[in-house]
Amino acid sequence: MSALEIPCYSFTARHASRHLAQFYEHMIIGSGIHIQQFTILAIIKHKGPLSIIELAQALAMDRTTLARSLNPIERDSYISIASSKEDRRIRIVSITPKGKEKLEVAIKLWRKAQAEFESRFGVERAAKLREELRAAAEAVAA
Amino acid sequence: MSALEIPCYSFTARHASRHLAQFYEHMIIGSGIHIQQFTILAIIKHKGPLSIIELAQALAMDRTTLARSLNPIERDSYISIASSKEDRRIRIVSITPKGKEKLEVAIKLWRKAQAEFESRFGVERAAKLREELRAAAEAVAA
DNA sequence: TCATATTGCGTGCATATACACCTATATTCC
DNA sequence: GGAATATAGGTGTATATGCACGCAATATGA
Repeated sequence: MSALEIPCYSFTARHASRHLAQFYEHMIIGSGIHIQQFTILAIIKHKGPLSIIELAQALAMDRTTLARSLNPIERDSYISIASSKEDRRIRIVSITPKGKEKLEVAIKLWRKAQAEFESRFGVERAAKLREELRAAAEAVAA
Repeated sequence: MSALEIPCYSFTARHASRHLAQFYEHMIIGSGIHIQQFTILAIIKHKGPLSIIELAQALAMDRTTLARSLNPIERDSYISIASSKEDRRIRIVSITPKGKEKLEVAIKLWRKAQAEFESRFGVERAAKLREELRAAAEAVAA
């Protein structure tokens, strides 16, 4: 039994996720940010300033996981976090000019990674896989 | 743009992996081990005692990641690790009787998780997705 | 108004992930 | 045999992941 024969859907998804992440990491390493950080920056830029919870929902990830992921990109001044004046419990996350610049660089490399994966795997096939991954995540959603 | 519309293949895979892992974790929580630990124990039992590198290859994961993942299950005496007498660099990983008992319990719960996912997602569709995930990981392999 | 419930968020803990670098042992080749 | 090389594996560091728990601020309802 090779690794590829392990029938567990969780293992197979984890395995593919690890390897895809490594592939993307290596492709965008020149930008100086990680693929996960790239995604977070892209969402913040696209959806504008938003709270931790809103951002977590937009990324479909755990609030506490996201909060910790924000630390390095806040440290590097790619985002800024400020308390809301209407509701002082809420912390508003914004992308900085420096973050936008970084994102511009990363997005070029990310596009190459996307194109390279599609080239290797097939455009139609990749789109289909993405749809099925979304559906699978949906199927197990709490 | 909702999270499900992020077109990055790495993000989509990571997203599905996270949610599938959570689904499986909750399903096998009664066994007291994690889904990743379950997979490692299953492989060791199936392939017999083997070195760190062999085990890493069988799981298609990084050697150093695996090494750290072994710590908790060695601490809990589900596996034992001994140096090889032929080559003292090599450390041989074996499953213990306690580990086999734990695996027996976990495998029942894992089967329910597998069946539940297949029930929700479709047996044929799940098998197809698994194949495509394997192919995608293969496509980006170094 | 004030006690209670809800909400937004941070932190402690444990596990997962992998790169860079190191040590120890074994092998190779002269 | 001994130097050079290759191999097995551990560790430091940084990020990722999420559960349990706690705190502070807001909302709610009698």
